[in-house]
Amino acid sequence: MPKDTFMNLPFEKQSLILDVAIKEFHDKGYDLASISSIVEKAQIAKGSFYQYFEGKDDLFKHIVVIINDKKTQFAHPVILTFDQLNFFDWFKKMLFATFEFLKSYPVLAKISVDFWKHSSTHTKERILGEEMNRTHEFLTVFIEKAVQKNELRNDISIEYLARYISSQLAFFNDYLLETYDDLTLVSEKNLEKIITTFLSILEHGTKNHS
Amino acid sequence: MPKDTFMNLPFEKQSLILDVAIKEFHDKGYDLASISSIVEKAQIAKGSFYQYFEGKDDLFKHIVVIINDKKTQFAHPVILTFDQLNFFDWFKKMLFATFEFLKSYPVLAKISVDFWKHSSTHTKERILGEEMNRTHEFLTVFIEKAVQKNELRNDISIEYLARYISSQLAFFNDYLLETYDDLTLVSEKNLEKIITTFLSILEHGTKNHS
Amino acid sequence: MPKDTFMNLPFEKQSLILDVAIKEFHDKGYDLASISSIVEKAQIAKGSFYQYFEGKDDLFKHIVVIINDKKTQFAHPVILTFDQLNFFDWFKKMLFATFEFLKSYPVLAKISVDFWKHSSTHTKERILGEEMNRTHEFLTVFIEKAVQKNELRNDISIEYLARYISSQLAFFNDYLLETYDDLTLVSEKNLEKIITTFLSILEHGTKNHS
Amino acid sequence: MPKDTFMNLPFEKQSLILDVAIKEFHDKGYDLASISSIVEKAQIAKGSFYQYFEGKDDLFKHIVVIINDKKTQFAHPVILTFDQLNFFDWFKKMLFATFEFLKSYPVLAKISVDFWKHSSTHTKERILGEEMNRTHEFLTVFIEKAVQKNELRNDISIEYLARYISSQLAFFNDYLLETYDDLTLVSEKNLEKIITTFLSILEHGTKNHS
DNA sequence: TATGAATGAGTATTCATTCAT
DNA sequence: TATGAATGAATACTCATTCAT
Repeated sequence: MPKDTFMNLPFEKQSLILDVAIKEFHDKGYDLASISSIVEKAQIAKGSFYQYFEGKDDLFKHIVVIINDKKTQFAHPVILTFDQLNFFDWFKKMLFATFEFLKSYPVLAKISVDFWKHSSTHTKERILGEEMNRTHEFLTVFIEKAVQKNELRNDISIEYLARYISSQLAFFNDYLLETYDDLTLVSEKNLEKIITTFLSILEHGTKNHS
Repeated sequence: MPKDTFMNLPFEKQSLILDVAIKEFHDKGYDLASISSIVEKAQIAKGSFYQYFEGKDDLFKHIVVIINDKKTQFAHPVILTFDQLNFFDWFKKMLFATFEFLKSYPVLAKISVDFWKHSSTHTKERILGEEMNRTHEFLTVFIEKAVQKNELRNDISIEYLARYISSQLAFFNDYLLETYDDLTLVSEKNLEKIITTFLSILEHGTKNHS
Repeated sequence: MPKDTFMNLPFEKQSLILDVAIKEFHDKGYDLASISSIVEKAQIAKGSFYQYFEGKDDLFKHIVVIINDKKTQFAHPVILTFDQLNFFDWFKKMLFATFEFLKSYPVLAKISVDFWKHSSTHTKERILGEEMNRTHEFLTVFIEKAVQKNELRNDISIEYLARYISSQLAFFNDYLLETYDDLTLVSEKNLEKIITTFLSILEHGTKNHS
Repeated sequence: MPKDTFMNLPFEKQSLILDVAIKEFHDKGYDLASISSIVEKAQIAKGSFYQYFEGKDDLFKHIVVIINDKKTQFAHPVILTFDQLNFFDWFKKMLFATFEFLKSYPVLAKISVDFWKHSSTHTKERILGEEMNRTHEFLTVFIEKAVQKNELRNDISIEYLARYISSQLAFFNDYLLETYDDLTLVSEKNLEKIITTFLSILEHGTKNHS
């Protein structure tokens, strides 16, 4: 939650500051990212920074919120279709949406992934607060429904299923980010193939065969 | 690769220094771990430290090597049985071995997991160098054999399979470390159940059904 | 000496600003009191503050003037009775008036006492200017008269006597402020006893015995 | 309690650092004294300073200890004579000793007085710890004895007497420091006169007349 | 080889004040 | 007159590393 002073800034200045900050967090990770470096690159006075944000935590939190907003933009339309589709068809659409997000905001994706992976639970809670377990909780809800519809195995606890599928989603992220330097170069066909392979394993592993 | 001066130290002094360093990396993570803090706790002179190791990177790298050695101790006997077993039976034994490692060296495990998760690819490469992809490469060999024996699906590239199974192994690590504060308290029966569930998904997802 | 812009402000706004400032100086002392904190709490713009006052010094000086005004309110009626009373009887009334001031404005009293005690002579002079030695000068006049009336020892220089009695007044302040958290709880009887003791020492020490 | 690193420094370097620090605290008071300024003037690296002392508090505390040591040097021989003398004769010797201390270390005296006067009780306790109430407690002991010997009034509580006499001692300090720029210029005769006057008031005010 | 003092750039954050609107 | 964004020097303190002994 940046201060009003930041929100009142001309859009371009906000953008510049955020871009610089995002690059900093991306390059160095949360702990090593430096406010001094950010203000220098953004050409603003140190004092100004502290009139925009409460401090490092506040800035980072704001960026996390932005990331979540972007993600939501891609995921939201797909989420709405859940009731009309089989779980795995729906999940496939989620993967395409995820890909689109990664392609559009690879840097944001990396920040998110890095922070998520590293950082003590303590740090995460301090900075993210309730923002924390969103993805996981949201997935749990849908998985629960899918189990009830007999689309997912019911011999495994929902909690475990949710963790597994979350981890798979993270794997999907990682795989794409590490395999391709520039996701815009991934052809439609190639993407289709990757997703099919991914889903094939997931489906065999988790669908209800009874 | 510590310098000779370190290797020539009496075993107990080496041990002390490494124990202190391991605790530091465990508690604070790579970035925040402090050499000053380590030398103070280990009761050695700052200058001495730099006569033992090139610096922070070097020390950490050495610890990673130690971790890998410990892991290997547990994994080695199992690896030897590969030819006598079905891939999934063999993998099950690997999971038990992994569990034993985690139970015996939870602190080392956490360091490894944390560093692996966090840290830019760039940092990882700088510090780990060739130590980096060991697990992955080693798994690849066995997966390849299993595919040849028609125990694993052959409609998916070996490389992809290896990545998937690596990620699953990491998930297994995580799951155990995050779910249980003290792995010595996990009953034989409970462990069996966790591993069975885990394997069930993996097997359904990846075995050759033809 | 605040600027006209401040004096033209509606009374309530002036009050609010001064109350906040007084609290700040009371809580943190002169050096650590922060303008930023004051303007924030008083809900005025930073720029406005500098249109009301020259700066921190100016604001503090103004508060000192206010404090002196309050003190005078209590002391003035007593001062007028000087000619009708013996010096020590008169001084006793001054002590009661002092007590009433402390009881009514403990916060103002603390600011005054703290600043007076701390702060280099240099700082005091810079900030208080001529406001500085008022109490002392005013006491000197009355002491001089008392010496002429043979009520105070004449074997000690008037200047020294004035300093001594000033210091005793400060001691009286201190004693009350440090001994009691809330002066409104001091009973009439108790107060009488304190003042009597205090005066007894003073009188024995300074009255003309000849 | 400076660290060993400081104590191991050559005497002249220790002296230089302390002199600079003492001057800084003298000129600006505790709150405004700046470590940056000290290290710059003493020509040492910032990092070095923190290898000598824990921080600002630690440095200041050390200086307070030094001050107390110096004071004790002057007071100690006099204290020993207490049993052989009348209270007021003994106190007179204490005043002479006090004067010698002020003359020899006027800067140290000012630091002590300033800190003592200013600073919240909270700050004092944090920094001084048990060093705090020494003077006061020590005086109380002697006053108690003097009351038992019927040399001081017994119609006033010992606690109050101790506070009063403490404050008188502080007044004596102040008077000398503010009246004379250079105490080495005060003649023997003049000093005798000042002390006599001071004692005359004190004695009349507090001695047992019965 | 062992030591530990020296280094100075680095950190996040706060400050009183100015000035364009 | 009122505003509040901009400023940059200031603060205490930590860091990994070097180097003379």
